[in-house]
Amino acid sequence: MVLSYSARLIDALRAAGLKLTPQRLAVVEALQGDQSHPTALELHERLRARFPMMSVGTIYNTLDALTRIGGCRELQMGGSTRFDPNVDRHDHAVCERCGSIRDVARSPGGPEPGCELAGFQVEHVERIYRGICASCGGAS
Amino acid sequence: MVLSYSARLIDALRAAGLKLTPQRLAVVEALQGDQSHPTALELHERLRARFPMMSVGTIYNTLDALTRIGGCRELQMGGSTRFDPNVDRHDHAVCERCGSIRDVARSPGGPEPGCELAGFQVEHVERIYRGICASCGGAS
DNA sequence: CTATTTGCAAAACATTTGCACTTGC
DNA sequence: GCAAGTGCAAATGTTTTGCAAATAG
Repeated sequence: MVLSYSARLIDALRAAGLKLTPQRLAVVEALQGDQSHPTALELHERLRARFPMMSVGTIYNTLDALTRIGGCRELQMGGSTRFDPNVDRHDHAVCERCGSIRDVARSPGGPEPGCELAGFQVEHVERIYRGICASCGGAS
Repeated sequence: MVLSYSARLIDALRAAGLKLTPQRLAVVEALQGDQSHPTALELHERLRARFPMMSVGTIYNTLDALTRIGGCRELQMGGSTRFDPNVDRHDHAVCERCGSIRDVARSPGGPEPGCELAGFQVEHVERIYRGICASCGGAS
């Protein structure tokens, strides 16, 4: 590991001229290695154990800042925004039975960022697979 | 044209044993040929001109029913659900400047419904292209 | 010291629900 | 006639906002 997620994000926050508040550091630490694609409110719940006075507003504010500096990605899923600390090129598989969201490798083929679709300049590509995950399908 | 959108949906509603209320017919008619991907509230606003007593609940209820019988597709975009009367295989290009959503043909390549991704059974594939649309990019 | 950031509580939306009334079939 | 559907208003859930107090740099 060249640089941990936290270390990289702390540098990015500093580079953007943002303050390293304990709340922000706590959000960064909570996000680190989290594959569950949590919502802002789930993170709030989780962090309230250690920081009882942390407000939801701050969570939203921090996640917004992290998204802007490239520290995480927003996913619009089922009426609420979920956050993904994995900003590398990948897609998502959403189970229609249990609701779980799993990262999957981007399959080759199809338009990628930088290309043009009938005058539309593509900057980001998002692919969502809806179906039945291994645990739900296997047990059926 | 073999059968208009409205005619097809009216048949589908009947086939599903659902009642053909004036409200439902109005929603079907409003959706017909609409490429703007409206939200439920936008449709409510639009329909209130002709049906002043139509309630939001009914719009949500009807759009839900239409989605279930394959009359439209739901799109989760920017905090609210948008509805697309085009249920044929296609993708969406979302302009990050003006927010417009345009249908685009599905480019070949990549996983399609029916295939399997590491144990995940794919039933639907959704691709979203974010970037700058022709009008916003051309005028820059 | 001071511009940012925070906590809190209220506001703003989007969507769902409960229930009495209405209506398509 | 009756189950399904409707209007309305209240409840729910998510995210934003306004502002005084706190604090990182």
